[in-house]
Amino acid sequence: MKARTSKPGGEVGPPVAGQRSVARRPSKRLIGASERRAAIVAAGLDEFTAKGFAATRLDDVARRAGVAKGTIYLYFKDKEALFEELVRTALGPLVARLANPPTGEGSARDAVRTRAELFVREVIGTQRGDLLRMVIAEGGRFPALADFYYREVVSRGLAGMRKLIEYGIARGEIRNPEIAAHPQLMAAPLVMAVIWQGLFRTQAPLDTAAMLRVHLDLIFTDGRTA
Amino acid sequence: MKARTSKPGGEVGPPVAGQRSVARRPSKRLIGASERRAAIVAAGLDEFTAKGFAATRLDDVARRAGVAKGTIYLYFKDKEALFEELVRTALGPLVARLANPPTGEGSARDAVRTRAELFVREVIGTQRGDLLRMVIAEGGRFPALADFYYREVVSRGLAGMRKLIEYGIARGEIRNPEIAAHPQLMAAPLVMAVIWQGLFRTQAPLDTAAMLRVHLDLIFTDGRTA
Amino acid sequence: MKARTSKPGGEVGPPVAGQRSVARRPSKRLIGASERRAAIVAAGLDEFTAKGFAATRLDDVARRAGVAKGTIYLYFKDKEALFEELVRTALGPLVARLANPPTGEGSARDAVRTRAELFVREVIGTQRGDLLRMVIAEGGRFPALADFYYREVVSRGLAGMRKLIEYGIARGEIRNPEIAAHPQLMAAPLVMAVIWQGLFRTQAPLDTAAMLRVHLDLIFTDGRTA
Amino acid sequence: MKARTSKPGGEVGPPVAGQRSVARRPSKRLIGASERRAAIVAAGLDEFTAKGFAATRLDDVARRAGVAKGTIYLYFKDKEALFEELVRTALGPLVARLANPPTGEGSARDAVRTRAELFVREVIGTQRGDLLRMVIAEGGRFPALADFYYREVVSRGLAGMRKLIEYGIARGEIRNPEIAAHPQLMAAPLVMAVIWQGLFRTQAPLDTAAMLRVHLDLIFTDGRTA
DNA sequence: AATGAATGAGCCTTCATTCAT
DNA sequence: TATGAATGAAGGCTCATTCAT
Repeated sequence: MKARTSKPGGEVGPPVAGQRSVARRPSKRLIGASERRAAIVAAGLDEFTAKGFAATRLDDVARRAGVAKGTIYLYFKDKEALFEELVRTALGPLVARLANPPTGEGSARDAVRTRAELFVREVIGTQRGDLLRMVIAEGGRFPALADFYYREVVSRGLAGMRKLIEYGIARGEIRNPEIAAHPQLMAAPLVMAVIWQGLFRTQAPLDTAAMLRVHLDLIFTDGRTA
Repeated sequence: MKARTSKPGGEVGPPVAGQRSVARRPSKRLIGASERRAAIVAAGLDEFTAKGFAATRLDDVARRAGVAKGTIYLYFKDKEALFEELVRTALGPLVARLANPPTGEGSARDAVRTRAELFVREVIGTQRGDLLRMVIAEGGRFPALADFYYREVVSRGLAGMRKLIEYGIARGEIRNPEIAAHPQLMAAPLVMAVIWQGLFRTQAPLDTAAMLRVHLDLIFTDGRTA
Repeated sequence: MKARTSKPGGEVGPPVAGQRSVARRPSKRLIGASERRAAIVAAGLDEFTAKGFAATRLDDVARRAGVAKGTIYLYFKDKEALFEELVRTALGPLVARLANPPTGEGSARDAVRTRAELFVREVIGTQRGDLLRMVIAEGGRFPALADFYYREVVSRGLAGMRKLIEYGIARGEIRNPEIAAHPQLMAAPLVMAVIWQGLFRTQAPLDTAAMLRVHLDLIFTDGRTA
Repeated sequence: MKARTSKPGGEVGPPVAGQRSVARRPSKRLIGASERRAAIVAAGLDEFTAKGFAATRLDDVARRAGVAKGTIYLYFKDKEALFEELVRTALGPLVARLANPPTGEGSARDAVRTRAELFVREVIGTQRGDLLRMVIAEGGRFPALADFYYREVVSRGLAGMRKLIEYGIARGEIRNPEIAAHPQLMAAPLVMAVIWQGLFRTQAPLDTAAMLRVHLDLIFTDGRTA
């Protein structure tokens, strides 16, 4: 068992590649402070998801971001602050979209399916998925992070889900109304898929779409629209 | 975000009590090599689940196991080997029980329910749950571990689950036979529960039992037996 | 042993007040280069005496002086140059007063006593005392500073002292004329007092005035005038 | 002003030179734990007195002691603990000798002179003198150190001095009994000499012996014995 | 002249691993 | 087999100094 260290991927954030040319001052003031900050966050996302929190060296983050090590500390108090920011940045906007109020027209099933597909597209198998897996594991040791994550991501996501379920119940689409008390059941296959693809993609790739269709069939009375 | 470091719990593994007594040589040759090895694994389980892979110090593992630091290297090649062994030891036997062939008498729902309850009892909220969360996160970085985990734990667990589903289909208990192609759907709420209790227990404890009942109601036609 | 970092005092140097106001540009061109330089020196005095040479951060000096960090380098080659200048500025003028030629009228004892009292007032327990202690310790590692200090401060101070002693011998006030060869003996209790108050003020405050009276009594034949 | 960094001297502690030979395991267990500890303290004394507290690198201490950097941490909690220990070790035994009860026979002047000569021989111009100068300067920033130093060194030394003075008064040797209230006056020229030789040795060496003779003449009525 | 963002060398401390005993 | 002292590489963070603006 030898630890794998890097990974080609990197869907989130600007490429930032090309830094580290021989000329000592390649860009410097060509980019503003916020771009620089974004480059650090993007590099951090790459490194943290590839190596985990403890094994990530800020040296590598700096190199990947094309800045000096000390520069990181101009923008973030320490390694943990960078990690937190990164979770916020990478997952926050997505959750906002997932927690969108139900559109009001169309079926609840379609609304759920649309959101699930967004999740599949934007999270499963991407760095965001890796990050989510990181939070799952490290969260227990960083109560502040778990707190933040619950407040900003989970509770909002679940609230949105519950709204959708109630909407579906009102429309008579939901087979068993008791699920309204357990919106986690609606999300569970998505979490399962994130984990599966992160760990067992190579051993046994998961047909996420098919699985989700069956999942929706279990919950909704009529899948004609899917 | 300050890292939390220890945790009182510890349901899994042999007691290992008595270590750390004042007398420096508490037992020595009173215990054989395999007991010694077991003590190290048990201590490793405590430490790894409490602090994570990187933050665990072999010094602490040794102290907790009541052996010298160097002794660990007599039994394990390195830190990673100990971690692998520990996953094997802590989760292997459990999987064997979960993957038991269906008993042949009684309903499939009961069989699933029984196994789920075993999982809830033995994993969720215990060190095994913490370990499972660790594997979820670190697995991506330890391909050998992910491999092993897939072979020894996941594929066997899923095979058992599939058997149960087919048994249920044969008995006409299953609402939607398509679930046979996605046994992950059966397990997803359990995974979700492990994660939830590990991370958000304090913010919003989950009524696992209630959730599982609804879950079974979604899948099985008749819950009268539950 | 935890390092103490700041200290309220600050008798020496221009006020430098008003800096650190909320408005980012408090004065700028309202003050000339020499005022700016003086502000830096004054801030340096505060910081160096409070934290020592190595522990002083130029960042803090700059902030306290109300200038940008880079500005310091417009006036001083580096940290050491600032420290040297500061010693020159803070102790030079005082020495000039201490080394004043004997007034010609009045007793030698009174002249010594007057100068000692000046020293007590202006040095002991003040920032100048802290600075003197710094020089005592760091001097060995900064030969140029020790040189300067010897030339500008010590040799001149001792020469003045010797003059006073000879004046006293001529007037028959001195008990033992051999002290003329060792003017350091005259100053030794003052040095002792600076050190004592700097280190042991809290444990056992020193009655400097009483000690000095006895000291003079040992050297001068008649203390009636004191 | 360029900082001088090393210094050939080194009166205290075993030489410890010669370590770092090409062979990877030159001695190791040839020396015991306490010798190793002593070597670290001795190396620390060299380095701290040569460079000051902050500028001393534990890397250099380790190299000079012939051990690995990490080894220092087996014996001392951190840099400060090493420094404290070093002060204790280097100055403690000396103080014990200086604070010896007066012998009971012979003149007080002789007793003082003997102790002063011991101080001159063992402190002035040696590493112990450098260390003393360090304490003088850093003490203000390390209250715990100043505390320790006052308790272990200064108060004991002064108490011994006071005893001697009272012994001298009883024998009628002391010119001015008021000095009993200010034993610091007795020690002041010694402190002065330590500082002088540490800083101005090269500019103007001090004839310490001559100065001390005059000092004693000022205090004692009869110097015939000196 | 003045700024302050950026740099990167440097250092204390930790800890997995080794090995003489 | 067991020990635990010793090792030394590694990494987070600081801060004097530089330089584009």
